[in-house]
Amino acid sequence: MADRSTIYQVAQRSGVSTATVSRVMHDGAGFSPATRDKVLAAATELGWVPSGSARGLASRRTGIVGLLFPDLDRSGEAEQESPLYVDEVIRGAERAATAVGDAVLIAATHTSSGRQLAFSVAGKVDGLVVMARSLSNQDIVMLSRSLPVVVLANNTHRRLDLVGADNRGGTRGITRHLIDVHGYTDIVFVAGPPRSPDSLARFAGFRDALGAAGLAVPDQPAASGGFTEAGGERAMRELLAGGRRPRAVVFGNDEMAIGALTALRAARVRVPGEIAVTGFDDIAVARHVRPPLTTVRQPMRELGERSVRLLLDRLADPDAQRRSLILPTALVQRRSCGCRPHLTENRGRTSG
Amino acid sequence: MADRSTIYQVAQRSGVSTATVSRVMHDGAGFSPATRDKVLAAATELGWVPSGSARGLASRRTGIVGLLFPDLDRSGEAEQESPLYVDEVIRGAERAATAVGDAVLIAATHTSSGRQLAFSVAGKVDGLVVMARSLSNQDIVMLSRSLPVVVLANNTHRRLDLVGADNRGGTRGITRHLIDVHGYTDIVFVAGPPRSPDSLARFAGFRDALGAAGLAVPDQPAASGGFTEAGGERAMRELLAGGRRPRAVVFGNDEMAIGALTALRAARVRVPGEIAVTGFDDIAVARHVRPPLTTVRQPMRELGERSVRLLLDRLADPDAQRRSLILPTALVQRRSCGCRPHLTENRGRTSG
DNA sequence: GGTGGTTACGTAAGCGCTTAACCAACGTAA
DNA sequence: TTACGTTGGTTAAGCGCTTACGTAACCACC
Repeated sequence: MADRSTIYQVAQRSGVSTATVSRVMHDGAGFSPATRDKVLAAATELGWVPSGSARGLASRRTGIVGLLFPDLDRSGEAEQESPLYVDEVIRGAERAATAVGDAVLIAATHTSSGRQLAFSVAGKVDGLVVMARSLSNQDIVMLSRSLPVVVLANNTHRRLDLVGADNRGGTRGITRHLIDVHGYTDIVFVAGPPRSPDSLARFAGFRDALGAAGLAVPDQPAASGGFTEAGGERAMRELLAGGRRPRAVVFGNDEMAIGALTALRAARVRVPGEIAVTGFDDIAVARHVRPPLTTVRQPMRELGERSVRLLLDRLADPDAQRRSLILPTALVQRRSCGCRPHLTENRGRTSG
Repeated sequence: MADRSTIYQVAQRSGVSTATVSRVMHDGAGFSPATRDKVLAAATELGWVPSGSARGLASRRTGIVGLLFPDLDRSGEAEQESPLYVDEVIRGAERAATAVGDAVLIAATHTSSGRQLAFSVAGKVDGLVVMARSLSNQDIVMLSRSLPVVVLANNTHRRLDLVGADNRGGTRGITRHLIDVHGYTDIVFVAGPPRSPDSLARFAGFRDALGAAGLAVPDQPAASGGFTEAGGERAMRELLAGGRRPRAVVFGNDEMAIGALTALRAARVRVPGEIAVTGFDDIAVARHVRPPLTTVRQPMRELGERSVRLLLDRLADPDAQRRSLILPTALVQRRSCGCRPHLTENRGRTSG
């Protein structure tokens, strides 16, 4: 691996100045076709890979957008963001960035060094998408002093661009489904991580539905856990151990609901016969578990895409008005709620 | 959002030179505690985020490793890398990079602009991990002229650092299991994308096992498709339509096998009673499908981790000898092959 | 009181690009 | 003829850091 060659070498080899090389590389105007060919030839012969650092320094634009999310490593502690959710967001972000020729820098703010990492990342990018709970609100504000920041799934900022899903409406809808369609009245909610804005909004939607139906509205979730299978399994066991068996359980997300199915199977409780179960997200596994999981589809990939697009818009026009984007969700009826869809239904068809 | 502040402002505000500021930021030596405090105070007051571009240009190190993978967007065409596999690799890479304070730049080389994107990314990073089929071998070699490249799951390079899983051994093992433990003799292989090195190696392992058992060794896979559910479903339908029903089908990966389960259910063929099915990868869904999928666990996350670590080693010592790392796989016995594990077995226990 | 070593800085030269400003040569119109 | 665009370039000044090198101040030791 030889040293990287530079624009000077390319310029020399093609007999023009570096300015001309630069123009050719940017498809600008102001050079003849012959010159263009010479430059391109020299560049490929030398295997020139223009330095992003130099380019970024000179042009004040790195062509990189950063994505910060909470600990995507699921080994270890329990209180984590659902990895599957994060993966989809990353994919969406990557897609939107690539569409305009940018790349995505990802960093999980695990461990205590997360803050430091975040600042390091901030220096390397044109703008940042920050997922909920990957950084303190204070740090987010601090960073937003020096570069554009879009906040994902965290509605606690009044001055920053925001993207999120309609958690409240989605959970309200699925809860209403349990009440109106199936006639359940004894329904409880199992929350995710305590400070997750997503989880809080979903609980609010749950309360909305109960209230609207004239049922008793609880102050607190019946149980809670990390947004993980293990968390859901444990919460479900606690619920069962608590004696009082609800007729239906609305979980904060799919992974928890899937963990709960494991606990229920172990306890030989039939789903949905004795207890109905629902999730949130519609991750890939949801339609494969037994019974297939009724859930709320959240456009995870689109969340990633929209965040990046919002960021790019902001970059293009720093003075534009702040925007707040709430994406709609969709009820996905499968069997865990008591519905009996067609045989093909577990292949991912939606309704509602 | 004000303009970013610079090292000059920090230097001025704290009454020292930029050299001293730089030293303080790097935890170097050569300054008094009092100076250190002054600098740090000035930096936080200004909300200074050091420019990664300037840093990279001056120090010739960006603190970024790039990860190139094939089209991670699954909408659209059929011939794609399994997204779940990619996600795990990304996660592993992110983890290894973060451990040393680096960040990961990801880019999918979808569409025709992939080449250009790859070169753009190459300019922004210290080194590159290139997954199989994300870039032509020629381009890989070209890039490796100007920066360190580790190749992931593509054993066709003789001069580059390599990381891969033991595809051949893994498939040999699972095929032998079908023969030795279950006594099947009529077994076929369904391949993934035609030019996937992974798929080719797996077919080779399949042939190994048949040969070793004295069975007829096929020249070609019985069918093939993208590494996707849709691909597997279609391939299975073709197989069934073909009239001759094998007793067992070894699929190139889990997603294909899962797609096949759908096709088999639709055709009312019992698994494993009439046809046994196996996969490769052990993705999260594998243990949730019915019947739970017997498969070969591939340490996907570790592949990502190891690739990045190899890259970092190479960065630290450019003249070190080239290394080639083949990670072991493990047979995961579940029910789709005909095994009758304990009730808990579908929670992910392994053996073999 | 000179010599040498250490500590704690400052000075300034780049790193490899972009881009504003300038310019020569060549029509082309008045 | 002169004036004036246009085309196709060049020159050179940064962009915001790092770091080799220089140096002042201080101490230690014969």
